[in-house]
Amino acid sequence: MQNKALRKAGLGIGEIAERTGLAPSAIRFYEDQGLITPLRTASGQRRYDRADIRRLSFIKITQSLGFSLADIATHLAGLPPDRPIRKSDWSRLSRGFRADLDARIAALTHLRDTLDGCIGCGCLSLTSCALYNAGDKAASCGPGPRYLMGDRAADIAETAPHRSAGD
Amino acid sequence: MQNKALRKAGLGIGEIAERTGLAPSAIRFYEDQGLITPLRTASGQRRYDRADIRRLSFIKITQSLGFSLADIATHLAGLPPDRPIRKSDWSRLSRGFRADLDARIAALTHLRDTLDGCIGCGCLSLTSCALYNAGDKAASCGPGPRYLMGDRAADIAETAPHRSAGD
DNA sequence: GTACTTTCTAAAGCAAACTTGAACTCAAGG
DNA sequence: CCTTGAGTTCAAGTTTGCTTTAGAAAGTAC
Repeated sequence: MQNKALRKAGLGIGEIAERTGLAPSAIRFYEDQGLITPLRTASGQRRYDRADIRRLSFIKITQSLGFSLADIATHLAGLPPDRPIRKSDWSRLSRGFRADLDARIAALTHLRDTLDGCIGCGCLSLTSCALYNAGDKAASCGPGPRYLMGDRAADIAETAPHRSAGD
Repeated sequence: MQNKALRKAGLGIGEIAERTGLAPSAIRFYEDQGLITPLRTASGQRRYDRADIRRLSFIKITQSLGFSLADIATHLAGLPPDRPIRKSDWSRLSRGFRADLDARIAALTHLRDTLDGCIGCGCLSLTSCALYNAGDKAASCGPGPRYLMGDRAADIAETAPHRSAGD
């Protein structure tokens, strides 16, 4: 009887959805975005194997770390196309994300510390506030409130605090 | 001649746009969102005063720290409606954001450290990975890959790593 | 007074990451 | 066989944060 799980042909979309905690619609969407490519039955239904649970979980994790699907897709594209994916493959991927993560944490921490300083020193009076410069820099370095203060925006927000890197 | 700046009636939208580094369209949008409410001339043109530069800069800064306009609007709503806004008002506001920021940094750092551990320990093999639990938790605690691993999701990702708090 | 620039409003468009709905097909069970 | 539930595709809707466009009115310059 082997229940619902037809292990001959892999998992159906409902099944893998339940196991990963993702909605079927989300999984189909990921497929559209090239993040995962399941097999199809003769009648066109998607069939996933157990390795895909790991793949989808990895997507969830990295996404929760703040990466865009496009980012993730790029990274996943580095996985070997046909060979079964090993633990070492996932580790290599993780390391890539970690670097990015470090940068984001550093940027955020820097901004927070600057905000700290600003609260203490009262520079919210807008005379020479590093934060204003940071905000300015975040706005793609166009004309900003820069001329109202100093001009040392360059050393702040070199890495964007969120969204994709090329903001 | 006093140039373009008609200081009798305050700044026009083009002027304040230039000074803050924001596009006029963005400023109008902020107005729609209730973040700023300029006066109007008899003919309907917006007039800003110098204090609004600070307000807009503050919006830019907090936004660059990762807060949504809705968040910012809520905070700004705490400012005194009629009385001119003091430095102490801005400081109080900043402190509010700082707490949130601390939480976000802590969450992100925690996730990064966990990722670190996962790279080292090879738990990406999906047997008892805290990160998978974290990802699971992030997906609103529904059925996830949780049963494939342990079940200590509760202590992770208590605070969301990004997006608005109630994710 | 004529030309040029700015501003106005309202509406549409964009990108990300999905969800929802419509209209159907397929597979399993009684 | 027939119903039900799950799956399929494609299109459109949602949210956030704006930009762009269109057409009109107002302000500025000579």
